Amino acid sequence: MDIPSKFEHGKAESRWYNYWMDHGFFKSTPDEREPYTVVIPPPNVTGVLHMGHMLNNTIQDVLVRRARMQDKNACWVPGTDHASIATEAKVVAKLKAEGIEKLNLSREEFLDHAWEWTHKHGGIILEQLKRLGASCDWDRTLFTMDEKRYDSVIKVFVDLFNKELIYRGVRMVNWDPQAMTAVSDEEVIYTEEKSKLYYVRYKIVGEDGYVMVATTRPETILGDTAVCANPDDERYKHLTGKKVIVPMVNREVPFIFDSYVDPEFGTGCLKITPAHDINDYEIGLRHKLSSIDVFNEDGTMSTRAGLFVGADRFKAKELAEKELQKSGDLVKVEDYNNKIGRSERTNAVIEPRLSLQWFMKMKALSQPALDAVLNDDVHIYPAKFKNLYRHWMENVRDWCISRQLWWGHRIPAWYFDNNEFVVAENISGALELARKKSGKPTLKETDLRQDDDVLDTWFSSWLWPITSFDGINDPENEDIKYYYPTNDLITAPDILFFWIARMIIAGYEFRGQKPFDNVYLTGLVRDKQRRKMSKSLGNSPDPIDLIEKYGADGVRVGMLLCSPAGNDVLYEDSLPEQGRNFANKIWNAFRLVKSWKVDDEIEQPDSSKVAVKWMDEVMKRSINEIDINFKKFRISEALMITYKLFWDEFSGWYLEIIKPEYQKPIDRITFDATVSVFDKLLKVMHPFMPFITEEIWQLLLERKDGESIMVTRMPEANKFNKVVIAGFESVKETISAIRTVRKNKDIPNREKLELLIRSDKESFDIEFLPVIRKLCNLSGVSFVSEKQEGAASFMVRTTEYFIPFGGKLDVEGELAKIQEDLDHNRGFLVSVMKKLENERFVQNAPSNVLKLERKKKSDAEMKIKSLEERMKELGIRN
RNA sequence: GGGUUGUUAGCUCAGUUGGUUUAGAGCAUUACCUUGACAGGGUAGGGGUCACUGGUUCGAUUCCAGUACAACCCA
Repeated sequence: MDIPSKFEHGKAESRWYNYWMDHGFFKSTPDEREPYTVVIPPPNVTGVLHMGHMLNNTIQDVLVRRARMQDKNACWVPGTDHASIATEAKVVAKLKAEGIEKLNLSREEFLDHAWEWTHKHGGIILEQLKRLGASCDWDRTLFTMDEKRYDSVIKVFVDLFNKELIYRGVRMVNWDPQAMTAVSDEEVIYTEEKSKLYYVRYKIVGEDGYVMVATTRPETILGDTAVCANPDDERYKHLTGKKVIVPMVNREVPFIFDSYVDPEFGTGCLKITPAHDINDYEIGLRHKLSSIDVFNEDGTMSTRAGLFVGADRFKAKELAEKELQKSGDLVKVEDYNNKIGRSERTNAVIEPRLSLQWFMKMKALSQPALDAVLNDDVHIYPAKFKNLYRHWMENVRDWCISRQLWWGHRIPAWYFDNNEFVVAENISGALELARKKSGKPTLKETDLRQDDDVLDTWFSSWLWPITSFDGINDPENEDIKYYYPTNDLITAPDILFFWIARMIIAGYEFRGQKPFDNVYLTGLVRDKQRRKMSKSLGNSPDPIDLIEKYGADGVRVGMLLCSPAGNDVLYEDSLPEQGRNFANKIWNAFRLVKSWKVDDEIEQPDSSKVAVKWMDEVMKRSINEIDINFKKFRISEALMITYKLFWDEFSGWYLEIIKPEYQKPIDRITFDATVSVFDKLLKVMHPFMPFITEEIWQLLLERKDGESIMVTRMPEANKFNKVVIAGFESVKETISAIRTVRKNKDIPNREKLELLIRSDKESFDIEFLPVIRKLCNLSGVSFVSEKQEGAASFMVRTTEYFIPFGGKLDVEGELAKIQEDLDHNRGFLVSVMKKLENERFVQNAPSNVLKLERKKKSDAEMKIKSLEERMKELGIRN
């Protein structure tokens, strides 16, 4: 068989993915096995795969494939999110480009466009996940707005309303003037931006004087209904009971006192605009101030402003500045760094605004979810996020769930008469309630008007682990009973509050159970300079390009190698490159094994015999470590152990030992053992690198159609023999030392060497000697009791070795090396002696520590003694 | 402004229930090695007073406090 020297990932990937799909290996239905369930964090339906998805879905696939090979009934449910505001914004933009304004469309017409867009772009991202190797049960693919999910959301809304956990009210909300909708607190991103602080004077009524106010928003002066100072501020005490005149509009407003005002900030005097600032709003409530909304929904000045009507709020700021300058009321302007809130979706500056919205009461609902995390019913990895979670949950505020959008789950409230409303799952239910409530049995459906708003996107995704198995509509169905609670949730920490916390809340509220056992938070993918990956920076590579260049396995390994739990991944191309190189290494090891001719007649060499024995133990040890790391969600670490197991132990040591001489055959026993070890290694590597492991596994032995590595059993952790491993470690040191001698003395590898060991044959462990002989190309090994003249020497542990060689000894070089070694050991001895000579140490230290220190001492002394002898010998001969 | 976490080799990170041969890995780097699995490879090296200052202790990189810097969350 002619095997190419490089692994060709392209063909293998599509071939094996199709094979897995054709054989239904990803499918899951309830059975008697233990379930292992993961629900995907649903990506935006019209989105495309980015690096964050790659990381997060690679981890999910690793966990799912591993669980499947551990004979669990693994079920990974895929799906997409309708992404209310994001998708609507895209559709609006697309229509605008075609010359269509949303305002000119009916709700139905707009939704037709939105669905068309969704069908056109929807699901691309799921196809991309397949390229990565994701082993989702695609037959279960969901959408947050498909029929069952839609019905579930409506049911939940009605249920919470009936429990009086959802209410409608006028509150200060975060208003996005671009999308013209309210957004939740979590959707506002605050950043420091340069702005200006304006000092404006307000005339005191009935006096000649003025008070000075510092504000960042002169355009909202038009909505001022008071001026306020701290009650303890002596500077303003004389203004008690006075009134001041608001510039530009010349309105008389009261001067009030409230402890909210910080006397240190600005002039210590604050203008109060209850309609446009959350703190002013609260002060307004306390002091029963009226409130004047000077903005329209789109951020332009309203008729109530009285001035600049129709001007955009930013234009109005300039106009106000000019106007104040003209009247002389603008005293000075300072540069100022201000925290500005922007909408997560549109990046528009958020306007605090009073409006009538739907809210959910969070306090009582969130208690079980808080407890669950604090007492570890739900584990969060890494644990540092527990504090963050607690802090948020303890300070949770009511959730604004209504959005002034069309794309989403329409709020199931119907209005009739004068702003009376009822909440029901559908219009006929609503009609019944409305007739009862109004006492008018003649009310018709046409008398009812459904609320125009839709629900926040997260109001559907917070139900995801339940609705993935239709547990709201049909709470007793087989799937939900079997798969729920799910096992692991893998996602990024930036949606801890948006999503994770709320899912836990919903889990307890609607199933009386947590939604998952473990939450594993990945880091964010950044570039090498720690900048977030973003389209505008152009620093985000296209994952599909990477898969084509480095192979899916290479990209998966690259993502995982550098993503310790909770730490950000600093992406650079060298990562998938390392992954690809690893795949190539595996491929070439396979080529080597496959190239051997097996001869049943020849005997197994001793070196191979011990190599097989050692390799078995190393395998067991590594599988143990991998197990432990997976249990702690230390996936990078588990991969690194796997990587070193294959590259160093198997390829670097084992294969080198058993490799037959060029073009000579290998014995049957060693060959079979090697194929068996290789088979196990492939299984261990499969969750990380599904494609190449399947390809090689299929070629390693004859396989029948329908067989696949992905449905074999993962090798299990076992006890291992530490003595064998330790023995071989010292052999590695010896071999290294001999190689160093060769290098220093310029002795070519082909030239055979003789090794002399200064030891009794009886007390020396000779088991691994054949390995040393083979790897170092030795002509013979013998034991001596005396120092050897004309030989290079080295020490491993406390044993001295000699290699006689023809050349002249580099006495000075040798002396220098010994001196260095000696210094090190003497220094070490001093540090040990310091401890042992300290009476209090000897008295207080535990006995095992003491014993160890004594052993360190005697070892070091022995080593020093032989080094000194060696030095003397060299000195004499000099 | 409040809070959380971190600071260990050039980079990214492990680790130390306080003593485990005077700190480990991967990558990068240096020197050497190409007919014979793999140069996307091999061999052998170099590289760190474990951020700083105090404290507790027989003993601190590890525990405590403070300082500096960084990141994140909240307002």
